[in-house]
Amino acid sequence: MGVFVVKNVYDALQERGFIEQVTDEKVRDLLETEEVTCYIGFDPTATSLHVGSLVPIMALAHMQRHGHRPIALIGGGTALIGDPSGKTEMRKVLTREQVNENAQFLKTQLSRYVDFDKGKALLLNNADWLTQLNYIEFLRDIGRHFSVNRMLAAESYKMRLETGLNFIEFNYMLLQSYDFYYLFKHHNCVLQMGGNDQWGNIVAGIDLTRRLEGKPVYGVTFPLITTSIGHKMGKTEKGTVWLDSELTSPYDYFQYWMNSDDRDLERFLALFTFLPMEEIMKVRELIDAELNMAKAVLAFEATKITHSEDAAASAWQASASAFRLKPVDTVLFPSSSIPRVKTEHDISAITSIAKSREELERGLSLINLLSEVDLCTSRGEAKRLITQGGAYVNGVQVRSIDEKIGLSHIDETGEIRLRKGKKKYAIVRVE
RNA sequence: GGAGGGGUUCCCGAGUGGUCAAAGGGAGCAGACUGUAAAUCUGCCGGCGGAGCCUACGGAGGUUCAAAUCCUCCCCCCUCCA
Repeated sequence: MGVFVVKNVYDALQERGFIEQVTDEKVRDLLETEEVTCYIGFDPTATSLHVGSLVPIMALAHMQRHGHRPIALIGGGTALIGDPSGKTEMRKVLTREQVNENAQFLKTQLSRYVDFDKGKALLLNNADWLTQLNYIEFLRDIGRHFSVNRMLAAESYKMRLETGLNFIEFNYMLLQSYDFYYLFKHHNCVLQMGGNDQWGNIVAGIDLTRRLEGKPVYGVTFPLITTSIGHKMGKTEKGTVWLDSELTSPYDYFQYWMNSDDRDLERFLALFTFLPMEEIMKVRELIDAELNMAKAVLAFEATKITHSEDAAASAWQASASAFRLKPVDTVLFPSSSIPRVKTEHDISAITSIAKSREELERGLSLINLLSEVDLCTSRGEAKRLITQGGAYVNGVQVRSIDEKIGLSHIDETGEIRLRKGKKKYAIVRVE
């Protein structure tokens, strides 16, 4: 991780595709000449962040690597309101307890990407100041600076103006603006970043700070990343791809990136790894199956950052074994620490389930096993899968609904490999 | 507060007493083709010992042999009026 970097962060971020809009071009100079404190807010709406939050997280990491001081702001206070920006419906309101609990989880999670040691970065929770506000004072001091006319014209409210927006949500912008002002005042934070849907909120915060303090602060937004096919990032059949290894295993996380669309490869490598751009740009020259090597690098590096080098390595080994992947050529991505050799047969990172000898002796229904290992969500789905020819045991297609799995299925490695379709595996171990 | 419109399966969206587990589209899954990609074509797409049950059309009751469809009350959303 200790890569030596000299480039201006702004250029680095721009080159890697992080920048969508900037409020003022002066930001670049500022980042060139000063050590800047910047912030990004994260909503504690769940116990874990997911792939969709990776762009802002990586942006903070880049800022820190370039010598600036990032603030990760947990929206413990604002989460009690719900940001309507760019959304179609109101979000369910969380209780204070839930928000606090989630905030705790996010703290530890963010520490994986940003070093909060010795004030090199700050982790704050806006509940600390927002919940202390006095309504009347807030209206007099802060509310007066907001023009409802202008707010109504904001692009971020447009959708909600069609379907309905209630007052609590309409206030969100004021609170986020106040956050920026507060962070400027107390931590000299002069730059707020966020997804492009945050543009309106960021600009409002800049205005507020200027009115209140007469000082300029700035904003940068990131593009909202979708896959080439137009989907939001981080959704699979199993649901959300979480950053927490308890919720999404490192192997599944690896596979998520491994299955990226060809057209997303270069963009994703730039956004979600720290590999140098010179190496990343070389993927353009790759064709056909060669691209899978680059996908392995993307998957490996992304898994390494979110989980660990070890977790990434064993995910790679498992994937390489299961799919008979060739190791990544040494001339490709020399900066990547992806293993360049394949170990014999290591699929330990794949989801597995243990069964006793006795159970196997009696024979287990394949249908039950498939749903038990989460390859199928119900027995009905398992039946369908088998009927349609998508179920395999040790690589052999099984056509019978009544198939029983027993001791005879155990292979030389002492395991039984279940497979759904072409690329989803689960292992049954004997204990 | 008044008038009108609306809440349907993951999403959008038909359906206005039985033939509705609910049209159509999207998403998703599987098969073929491939490179663990995309595109395309085909099939599937509530649950359950699988045929017979169960759970589903905002919520609670009611009418009926039978309701997503009719009645009553309630909740929520939208539009216009105040």
